[in-house]
Amino acid sequence: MAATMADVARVARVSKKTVSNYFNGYRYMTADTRSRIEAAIVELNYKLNLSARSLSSGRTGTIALAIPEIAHPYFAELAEAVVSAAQRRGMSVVVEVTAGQHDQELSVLRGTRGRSVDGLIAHPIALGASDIDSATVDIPVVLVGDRVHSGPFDFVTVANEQGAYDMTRFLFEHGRRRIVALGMEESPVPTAAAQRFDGFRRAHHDAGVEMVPELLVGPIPWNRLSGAEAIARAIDAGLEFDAVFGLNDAIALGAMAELQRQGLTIPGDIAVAGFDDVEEAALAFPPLTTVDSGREWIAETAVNRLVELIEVGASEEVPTVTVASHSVKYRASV
Amino acid sequence: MAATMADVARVARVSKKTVSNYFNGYRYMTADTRSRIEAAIVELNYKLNLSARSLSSGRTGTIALAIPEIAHPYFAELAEAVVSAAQRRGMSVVVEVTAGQHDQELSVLRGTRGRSVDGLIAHPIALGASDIDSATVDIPVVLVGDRVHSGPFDFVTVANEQGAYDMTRFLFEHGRRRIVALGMEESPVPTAAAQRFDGFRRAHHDAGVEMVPELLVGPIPWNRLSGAEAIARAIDAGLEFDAVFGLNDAIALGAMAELQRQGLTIPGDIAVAGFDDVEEAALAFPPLTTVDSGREWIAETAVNRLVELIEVGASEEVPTVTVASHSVKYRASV
DNA sequence: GTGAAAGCGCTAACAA
DNA sequence: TTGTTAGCGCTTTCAC
Repeated sequence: MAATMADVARVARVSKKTVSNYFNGYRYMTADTRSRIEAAIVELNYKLNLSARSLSSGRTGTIALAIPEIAHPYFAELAEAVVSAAQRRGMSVVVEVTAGQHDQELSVLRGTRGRSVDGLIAHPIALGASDIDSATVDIPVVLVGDRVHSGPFDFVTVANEQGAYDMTRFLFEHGRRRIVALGMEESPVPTAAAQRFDGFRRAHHDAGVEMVPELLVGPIPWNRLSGAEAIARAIDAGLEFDAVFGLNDAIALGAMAELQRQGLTIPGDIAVAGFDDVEEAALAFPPLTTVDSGREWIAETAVNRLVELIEVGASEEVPTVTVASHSVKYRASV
Repeated sequence: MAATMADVARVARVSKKTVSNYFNGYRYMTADTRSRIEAAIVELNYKLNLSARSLSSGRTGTIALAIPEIAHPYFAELAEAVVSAAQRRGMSVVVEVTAGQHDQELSVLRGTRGRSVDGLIAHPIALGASDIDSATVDIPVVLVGDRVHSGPFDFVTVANEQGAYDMTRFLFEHGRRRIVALGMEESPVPTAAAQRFDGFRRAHHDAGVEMVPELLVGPIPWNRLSGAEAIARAIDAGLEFDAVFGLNDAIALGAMAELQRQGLTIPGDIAVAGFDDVEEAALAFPPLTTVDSGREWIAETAVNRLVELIEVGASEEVPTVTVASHSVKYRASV
C-alpha cells in the first residue's frame, strides 16, 4: 500500500494541511517543520497522488496537443517545442493524433475524445470556420497553424503571406527573375498554400517583375516526392527558370534532389528556396535557404497563452490572434 | 457548474451506480434504463470526470512514453506508432522528452518526474545496466530500443545483429563485395551500432568474403550530414568500393546524396543500403533499400505487453525480452 | 437489474 | 504558522 499524505503527516508530526502546503510551495513554514516533512517523505518513499489532487483542485496539470500526425518533420518539431515549453511551465502534454480527419478534429474540439486536461492546443487542417464555431469544448483552447479561422478561440499563426513575400523579394535581390512556385494554390479558403502564394504574387507586383503563369505549379501534395516529380515535369516541358520556391521545405528538398540528379548545379544554375525551416533544411546539400516560420515561438506562445487562459479561467477574455515572427534563413542553396 | 453523475442519475431516475455501470460497459441493463441514461447524458451535456474515476479506481488510462527527442524521424515514427497502438486500446499517451540525458532518463525510471500514469514505455540511450537496476518506479515498465539491458524490466528490441547480417548477405547476393560500413562501432557495450556491426562481420565470415579494414568507417554521429561527410572522405582517400551500408537510414541517405553529387550513379556504380526503414527511405531518389526494423510491431508489442502488466498488476511476472521481427526492404538503391 | 453508503487522497475554508 | 472539517465525483462492496 502506497503511503498517503496522512501517513506523511503522522510521521512528521504535523497536520495533513501542512504537508499539502509543503507540496504547493506555501512559503510560511518553519525550517524545522519543513525538514521533518522532507524526512518523512523520504522515509515513506511518498509520492503525491495526482488524481486526488486533480479531483480536489479541478486541475490536471496536463494539456492536450492535437495534431494531424507526429511522423512529419514539421509536426514532430512542433510537438517537441510544445512539450518542452509545457515542461518548462510544469505541465505535461498528451498527444492526440487526428490524422487530419475532419471527424477526428471535430471530436477533439467537442471534447468527446481524450482525457480530461486543463487545456487544448490544436492544429486543425480539415476544419472550416463553421466547424470551429460549432465547437463545444469547455476548456481553454488555442488554435495553431496555417489557416486563419474566425471563431471563439485564440489563434497563433504562421506569417504565411509575409514570409513568402520576403522570400520572393530575397530571390529577386539575388538576381533571380523566373521563379517556379512549387505547390502554389489559389483558393477562396485561406489555406497555407494560398496565403503563401499571395505573398509570392504581391512580391512580384511590388518589384515590378512579371509573374509567368507557366511557372506556377500546383496544387501538389506537400511532400518530397511531389516536389521532385513536379520539377521534373517542368523541365520536361522545356520551362526556363532560374529559381525554385517550394512552398514548404519538403517540396523544395525534393525538387533540389531532382535538379541535381539531372545534372544542374545549385545555386549555380538554379536557386532553391523553401518554407518552414525544418531541421533537415540545414543538413541538406546544399543547405536549403528557407523561411523560418517561427515554430518554436509559436509553440512557446501557444503554451503561454493557454496557461494564462487556464489560470484566469478563460472567462470573458476576447480571443486574440497572434502572428508569429518569421525570418529568411540564408543558406547556400541561393 | 458541470453536471455530475448524481445529476444524470436523478434526471434518468436511476441510481448513481446504474449510471456508473453504463459507463463501464456493464452488460445487464434494460433497454429502457439505458436509453433514459443516454437521454439524460445528452440533456445535461454530461462528461465523465476522469480524475474522480482515477482516484477511485486507481487507474488513469494514461501511459507515458519517454524518448530522447520527438523531432528525429525514427522517434517521431515510433511515437506515432505508440500513440496509435495505445489509442486502439483506449489509452492516452503522455510524451516525455529526455534529450538523451542520463539524469533525465534516470529520473523517469525513478518515477520522480511526470504525471501519474498507469505504465511507462521508455527508450533509454544513455543508461547503463546498473542504472536500470537502480530504478524505483512502482508502475509497470517496458523498455524499448537498441541496447539489450539486463534488469527487472520487459524489453522489446530491434534485431540489430540479424538485420545487419541479412542486409549484408543481401548485398553479397547482388554481387557486391566491397561494402563500406558507415557508422561502424566496436564497443564492449552492445550499442545498436556495435550489434549491427557484429552482424555485418558475421555475414562476411559466413559468406567467406574478406572484410577490408579500410572500408569500416566510424564511429560517426547517426545523421545525414555525417553520412555525407564520411563517404566524401572515403572517396577522397581513394577507397574502392561497390556498396555502402549505412548503419541507419540517415547516414545512408546522406551518403547517397553525396555520391550522386559527385556524379556517381546509384545503384549503377554504387549500391546503397540503410537500416530502420524510416518513411523517408521510400521517398528518396532512388528509393533506399533498408532493413525494416519493425518499429510498428515494436510499438504495438510494447503497448500490449504494458497493458497486460497493468492489468495483472505487474506482480511477480518474469520480465520477458522480445526481439522484433525484421525484413529487408528491397528498393532501387541496390 | 438496481440502490445505499462508504471511502479513494487530496485541497480549501476557516479557525486557532 | 498550523490544524480541523468538509467535500471533489467517482467506484465498490453488499444488500435488495
